[in-house]
Amino acid sequence: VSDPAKAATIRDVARKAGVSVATVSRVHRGSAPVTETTRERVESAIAELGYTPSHLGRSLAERRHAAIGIVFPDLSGPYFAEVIRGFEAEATSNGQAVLILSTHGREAPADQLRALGGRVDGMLILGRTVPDAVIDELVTSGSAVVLLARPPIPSTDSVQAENRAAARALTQHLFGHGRTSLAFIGDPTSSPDGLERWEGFVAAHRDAGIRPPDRAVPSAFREQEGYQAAATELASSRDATGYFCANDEIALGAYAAITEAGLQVGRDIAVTGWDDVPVARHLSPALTTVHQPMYELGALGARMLATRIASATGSGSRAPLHEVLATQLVLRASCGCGQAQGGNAR
Amino acid sequence: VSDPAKAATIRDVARKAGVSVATVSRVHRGSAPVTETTRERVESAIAELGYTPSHLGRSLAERRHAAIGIVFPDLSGPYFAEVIRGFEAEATSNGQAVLILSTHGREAPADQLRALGGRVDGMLILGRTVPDAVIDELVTSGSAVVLLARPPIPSTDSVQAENRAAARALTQHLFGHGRTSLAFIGDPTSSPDGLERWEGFVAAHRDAGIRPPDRAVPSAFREQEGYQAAATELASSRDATGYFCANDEIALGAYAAITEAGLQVGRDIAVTGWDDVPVARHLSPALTTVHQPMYELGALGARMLATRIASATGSGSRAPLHEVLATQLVLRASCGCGQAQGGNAR
DNA sequence: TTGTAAGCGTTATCAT
DNA sequence: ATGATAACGCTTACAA
Repeated sequence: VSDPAKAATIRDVARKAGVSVATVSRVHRGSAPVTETTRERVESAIAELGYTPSHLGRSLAERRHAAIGIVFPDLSGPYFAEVIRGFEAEATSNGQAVLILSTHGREAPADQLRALGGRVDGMLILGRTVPDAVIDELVTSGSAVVLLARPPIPSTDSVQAENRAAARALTQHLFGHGRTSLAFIGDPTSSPDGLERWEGFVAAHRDAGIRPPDRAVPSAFREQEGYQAAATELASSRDATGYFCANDEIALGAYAAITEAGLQVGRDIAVTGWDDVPVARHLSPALTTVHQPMYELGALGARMLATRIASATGSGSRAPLHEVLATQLVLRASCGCGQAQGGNAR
Repeated sequence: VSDPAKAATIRDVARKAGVSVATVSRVHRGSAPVTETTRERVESAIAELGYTPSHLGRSLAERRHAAIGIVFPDLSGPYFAEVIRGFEAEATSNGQAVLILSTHGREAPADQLRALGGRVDGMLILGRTVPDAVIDELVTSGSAVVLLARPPIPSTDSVQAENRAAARALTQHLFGHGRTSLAFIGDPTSSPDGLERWEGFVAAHRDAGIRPPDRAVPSAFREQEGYQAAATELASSRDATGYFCANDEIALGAYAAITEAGLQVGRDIAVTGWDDVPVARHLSPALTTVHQPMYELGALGARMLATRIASATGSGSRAPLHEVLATQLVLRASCGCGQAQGGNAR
């Protein structure tokens, strides 16, 4: 009471209530039967002292953190924010604290990961933020790990959204508008999602007997980079009449570059995005894109993590689970839909 | 070694190296001189066992968490993502782990805050997510607290961006375009930022001898709500020729409502936003708004927190600091700039 | 039903 | 320079 910064401990409560610390613990967590009268004594002592059990003491004794972490490359743009939102909501409603770690575009140093691993019961790892070797190390060291938007590895769970089939369908849709000379703007090498979208894009070309471009026009998942890439493409000798952008932000940059070049999106050059961020429908022309369930990806990741943590504690661990969530084409105007010709597939 | 999930402890290392745990600790953190030969023995034992000190054990002994938290109402929209981004970057580079807690629009239950308080050395609290009484409780219980985008309280530090003067200037600018009948779309009661913007809006009316609207058209800081509010306003008997929106997302919704009503933003109805989110410049017409340094707010919050934590540990705590960061008008087209008349202030 | 005491994994204070 | 050992705050056998 003298030092306001010093919180009451379980021993203070025990002393005040005239019982042992074990009894206080039992009352506080209802782990074993206690006489009504002692319960009352203890409870009023707890109330008077404003006792809150120390998280550290408890975790140390119980050998668990009641916390989970999420590792992501970057927090700019709506995609990661939405995934984290789902993750946080699910974790919190599950009574778990949430730690975040951004790798700021690069791969996370192994010791940052280890440090996080020492503070949580498990973590959700997004994309290509962590080398496989480090993931294996984490798993063997006892952390539960779930992978998100990443190719699965055998040793643990994963969640992702479908990419290839949707990319193929979207590409076919562009062909249906008579757009057979397409550019892919994005970076298949830096992101597993980007790679799968590129693969679907190429597959559609094969299906249709159309020669795909040799390679993607490289761009990070950001508007500024998309603008640059589109400007480069416009200045090139290639005569692409449609830009398949690896996400909506890149598409947004492409809009700007195309408009600046005095051309019109949807008429002169078709543009498509990916993610279906809120603003997509408000652009003019409205952006054709692919909807993926970002919030749900994060929430499901948290649930799978909870399950894996529980099974790790119990009898031997479950077989790894690999979930793939559905995505959906959202046809608006930027692909050419609603234009004069309005054509349907080849 | 037999159970892969069981990490080596400091005692394992001590045994292997044939020294005491104290010596291992000294070697590991360089806190006291150690003979070269024993250092080597210990270091190789550490390496062989892959020893990493337990965060829990260390925190319990050192009575600190090396972690800070951030409490925010919601993670949708670019504003909070950006603030968190700055906070995380600063904290991580400072060697601190980052815990997040979203209150999901409501006020955070006191026990969630207490739980967070038990896991961190301090926290950044955004807006009106926590009742003042709970903040006081946290401060007295020894947590360092910094307030962000909230009116300061005497007992601790705060950071915010300037609102009133910018809102007044923006309103005056609209008057200069001949827009003297304005609506304020936003909710001054739910957010301190919103309130200050409203106050600046009203002050500009007083300055100009123009009667301000009795009250704001209520809208949460979301596009959907902005759309609804703008639609309501359009359907009303009021004849506002300009909408002062409390943030960019509301403005985005207003764009949609105005366009649907067959009117043209910037010509028929002027619209302004707040925040200067990336998409603002890509709308047509480009959105006139107020730029505020969101990333820097978060980063500065983290720095102030670090300072306050350090001073709490040292000799008696520093006097509370209250920072106000500058904001900046960004005049684009939606206010009427670039239109035929292009007029200047009254 | 309740108490005693042994962990949980560190750091830090004493001795030596 | 090094080793015992007492904290740090809790949970949980094991006894009574």
